[in-house]
Amino acid sequence: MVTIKDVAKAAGVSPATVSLALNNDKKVSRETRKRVQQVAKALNYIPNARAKALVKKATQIIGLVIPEIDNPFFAEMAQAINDCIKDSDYSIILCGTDNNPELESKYVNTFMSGLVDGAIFACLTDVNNELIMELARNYIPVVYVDRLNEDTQVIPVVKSDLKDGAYQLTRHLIALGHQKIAFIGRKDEERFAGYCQGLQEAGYPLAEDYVLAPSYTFAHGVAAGKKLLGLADQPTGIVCFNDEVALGLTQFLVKAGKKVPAEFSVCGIDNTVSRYYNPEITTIDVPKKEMGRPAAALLLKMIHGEQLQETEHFIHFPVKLIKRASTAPAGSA
Amino acid sequence: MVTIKDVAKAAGVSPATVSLALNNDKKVSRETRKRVQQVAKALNYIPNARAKALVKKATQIIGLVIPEIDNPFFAEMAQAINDCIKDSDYSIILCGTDNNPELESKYVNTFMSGLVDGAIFACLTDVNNELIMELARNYIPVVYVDRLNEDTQVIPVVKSDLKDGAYQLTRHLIALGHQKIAFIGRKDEERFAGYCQGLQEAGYPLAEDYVLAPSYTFAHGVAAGKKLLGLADQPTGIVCFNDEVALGLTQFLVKAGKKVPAEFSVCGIDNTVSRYYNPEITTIDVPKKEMGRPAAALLLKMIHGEQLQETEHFIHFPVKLIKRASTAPAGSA
DNA sequence: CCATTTATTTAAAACGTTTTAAATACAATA
DNA sequence: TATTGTATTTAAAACGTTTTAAATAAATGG
Repeated sequence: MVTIKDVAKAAGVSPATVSLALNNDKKVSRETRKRVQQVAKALNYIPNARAKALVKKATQIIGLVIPEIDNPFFAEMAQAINDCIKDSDYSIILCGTDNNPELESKYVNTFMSGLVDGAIFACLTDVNNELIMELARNYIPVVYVDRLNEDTQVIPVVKSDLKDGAYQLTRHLIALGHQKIAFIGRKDEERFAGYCQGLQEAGYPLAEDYVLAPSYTFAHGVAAGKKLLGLADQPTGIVCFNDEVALGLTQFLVKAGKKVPAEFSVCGIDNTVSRYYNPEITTIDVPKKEMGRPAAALLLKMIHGEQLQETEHFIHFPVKLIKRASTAPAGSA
Repeated sequence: MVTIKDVAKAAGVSPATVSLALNNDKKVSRETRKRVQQVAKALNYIPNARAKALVKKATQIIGLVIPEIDNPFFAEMAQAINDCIKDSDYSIILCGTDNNPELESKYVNTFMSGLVDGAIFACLTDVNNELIMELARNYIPVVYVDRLNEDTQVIPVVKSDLKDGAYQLTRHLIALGHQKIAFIGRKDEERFAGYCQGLQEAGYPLAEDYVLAPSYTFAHGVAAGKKLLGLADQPTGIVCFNDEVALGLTQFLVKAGKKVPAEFSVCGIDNTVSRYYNPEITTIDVPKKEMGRPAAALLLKMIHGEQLQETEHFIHFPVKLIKRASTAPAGSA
């Protein structure tokens, strides 16, 4: 391995001069700078990132923590963040937690050791919020994406209005004349709150039987479908946690001989794979790429020690209802 | 920031002892070990990863280079690799190249600086093969996934038989009576070779008009469909580069009033999103997770300096035809 | 031509660990 | 008691950079 000392010796200068020269510092004369650079290239010298990290107290790495890598929603967001980062000289450490809080906390601890210069946490539980708060307060800048946080001065938040999304879907189904509307998802999610609000405004009661969890995979959707068909009093409209669930559910219903949307109107959330199905599935578009960008930008800004604008501590994204073929007026069977 | 010296002072021992104690070295007495550990915990001491990396000449990070993060195929593979790695104390730096060889080479150079202890490169062009070979020879262990490499002694390869996949699909269509079969994909891909072999064995000619590129996104599939319908002599069977393309194509055809599979039989490759469509799309299953595991295992083995078995230098995975509803006998319209 | 400034170079410290080799303490043996 | 051996601790070097502060060289002004 060729080090800065080798270059120094070969160029007949001190290591300090080599360092300065390679960083194009004008303190070193034009000629020596050039010469050193040539020698370095000739020797195939590559500055050691580890040594640099130690002295600069920065690794040029940022951490990205997401629940599942193979989930179109997060994959798309990761891609967007990657796009923002790729022209800078930062790299991304990707941490998939599999929705496991312990694994998440393991990552947080790694981050505390100085492995990364900043981190983005996307929509997980809020189990480790305290720990992450400590990370943000004492170690490195942190940004949240679609994750709630009381103190946005310490951890800014980029957030889409998923509650409104579920609300819009519920209203949409109600407008179509559906009276019995189910929700597939957890109750501690804001999507559930939106669903409830929709029901409430229309004066519909919340039926326990109509709330099914857990729910974020295709398989969960299939399982929910099974339960649904087992009910004595079946719903005609269903709001799903996300597109994958909606797909699993729809495919199950269709295979079971049911008609979508004639007998069941199904909605997804997040606009990822919903357009892949036939009929295309009604959903809520969440601007993944548009959210990834400011998240990355904010984090870099913080890493560089710049002050955030007051408006940057909470960046809010509205969502949009996308009506497609999987929802139809009630009773069209 | 609390360093090892602070702990040493507080515990009344030397930094060396602290280091040994925290690494549970039996050279330091049971009592001091315990005491030091307590003091360290009390002071909230976290060993600095950057300093450690410098002296140990290892960062405990591995690089994973893939073309696109938001491509179900790679997302799934990344997830599998992540699963293998998560119990070790390694992290993954994810590099999405967007199929840009320059970006890829940028990552390779970063790797040469000692940022990672090893790297996995998944199916990209072979533009940078020389450079990566240098990386593998002089810097860190490297493993290829679905990427060809003449010297598997230096860079082991984990590979699925995609040529056979395309071949099987072509044979499948031929067996169904299709005589005019198109291919959507690039000619320099082995999938194309499989397609050609299939045609050839059946004595069918290769028609230039029937080969359409580029092709790896949903949009590409839509574009290909447009071109296809513009042909005077339209094919009845189509082999697509991957599932996303097949989906885009199918959806376009259906929207254009065509019947799938009655008028057009469509096949995907990689078994990702093909099952999401209705009709479910015939495809080739590629064992992504099964491939990710040995890739990760191999790399860790190499990083730890273990010798590979002769059979481990090239690990081959067969693929499987999955017949679904998007393919039917020719002339069933 | 000396005194000052300015430009250029460098020695040495620093970053925070691990590890080697030496020192010390302690116990056991003769 | 002296001797050898073993267990425990530590001083110091090492990892490969950057950076500070000092040294040197060159240039400017009087």
